[in-house]
Amino acid sequence: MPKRNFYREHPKFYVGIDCIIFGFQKGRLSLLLLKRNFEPSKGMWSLMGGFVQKDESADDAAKRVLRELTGLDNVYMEQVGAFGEIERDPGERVISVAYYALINIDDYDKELVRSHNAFWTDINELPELIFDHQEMVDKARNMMKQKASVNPIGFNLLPELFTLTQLQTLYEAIYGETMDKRNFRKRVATMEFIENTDFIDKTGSKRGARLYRMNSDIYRKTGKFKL
Amino acid sequence: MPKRNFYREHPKFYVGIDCIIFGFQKGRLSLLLLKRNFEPSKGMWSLMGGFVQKDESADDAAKRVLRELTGLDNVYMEQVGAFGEIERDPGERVISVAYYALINIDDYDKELVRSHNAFWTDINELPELIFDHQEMVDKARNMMKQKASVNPIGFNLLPELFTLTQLQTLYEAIYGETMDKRNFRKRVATMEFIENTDFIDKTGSKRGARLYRMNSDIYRKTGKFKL
DNA sequence: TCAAAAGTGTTAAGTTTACACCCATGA
DNA sequence: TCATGGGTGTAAACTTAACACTTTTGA
Repeated sequence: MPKRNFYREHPKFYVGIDCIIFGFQKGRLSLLLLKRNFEPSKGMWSLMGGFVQKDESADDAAKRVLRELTGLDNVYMEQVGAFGEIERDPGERVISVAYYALINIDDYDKELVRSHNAFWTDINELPELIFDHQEMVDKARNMMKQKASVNPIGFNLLPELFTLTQLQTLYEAIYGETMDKRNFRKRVATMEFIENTDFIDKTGSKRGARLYRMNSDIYRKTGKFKL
Repeated sequence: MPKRNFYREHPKFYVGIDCIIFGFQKGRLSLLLLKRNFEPSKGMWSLMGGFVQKDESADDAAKRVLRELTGLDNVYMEQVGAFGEIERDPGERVISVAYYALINIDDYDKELVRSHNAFWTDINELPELIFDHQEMVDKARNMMKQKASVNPIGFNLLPELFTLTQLQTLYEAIYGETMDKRNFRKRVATMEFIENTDFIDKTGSKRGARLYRMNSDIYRKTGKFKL
């Protein structure tokens, strides 16, 4: 279809992308943040970002930006929303769309991350962030918490095989509160799609802990999730 | 701060605004839709829309667009999200930010609405909408339902004084399911910020029904809401 | 042999659901 | 006087929360 300039009286804007990248490591929820080595605000901490290009949707731009940093494809991502304050970026007007991503922390391109000057930071001990990035993080964290309570998205933060203690520690980090071990395991036991395997993890204890796996096929058919 | 064109290698886009406007009337949840009398897609049904301008934030643009149609200010609005598919508007590339609004259906500028060729449509009997507007409506409806279950935003759809039957009918329309009258009233009774008044509404029945009011001050102090 | 994490059931409290009849009034 | 919507309580089912000890094994 030929372009007809229906809207030519209206202004155009840069459309940015910002990624809140969640990881889970040593029992703690972390974000992958970068120390900017370019202007504006060079030297400060920020989310990984980029700009929407002509040949890609906003969602695709977010996937690309995440891939540029981590080398990962096929990552669980959700849009957080558009951030459109006039002065949110003091350099130029940019309307930014934020996304959050859940990645398995064993499983990304460490060299790429290093070359971007990016580091994992405990979500409860974040440095000061540029622009409105803290606001994006807060909104993303709330959305993620809400979604994770009712959809099994948390498994994206774990290795394929995990112990129940790891799963519980993850949910404790997401909710920011501790849970009762027996009640937690009782709930897990009702969910058929959290299957046990014959493998034992010996790294976390002398006795060893049974490894479990999330079975998405069973979830799709029968799944009610609530943790 | 002087503009320095840090980002000049990146493309710019029109940024649209689309409003999902909820109203409640005769026991039914409705949307205010317009029949487009301009290109593209002239003659089809769409959401009320507009474009972000240079001197306004996205949120302010949404308020303006809503005001242009309804004459209303200070309306409860929430962002639904950014819609950024390349071909979502077949005329030109537009990245659109959708918002939903909850308005009291007695309380808007009918003349303005008529002049925009806009009409209330039962949310369960929507006509075919242009572009990705149905997707926006679906997402807005889910977000609104979720939010309304846990925050007293529904009162924005009612007159200041309302009967418990009106309140229940509203929530039944939001959830798309009927509720038990006694259980509903029991729950309302636990919420101190839903206060009864000395007024009686005689329009809905011969006997008359007590009118209630939402007290936001009490809600802010003590409020737990769940319907 | 002991420290450290894994694993395992029961009971009480609280919440949710189901359910049916009388009341007040205007037409 | 009767049709219409307004208003009211109780008991059973279910869900959630609290709680402590035994097992295994490597160091």
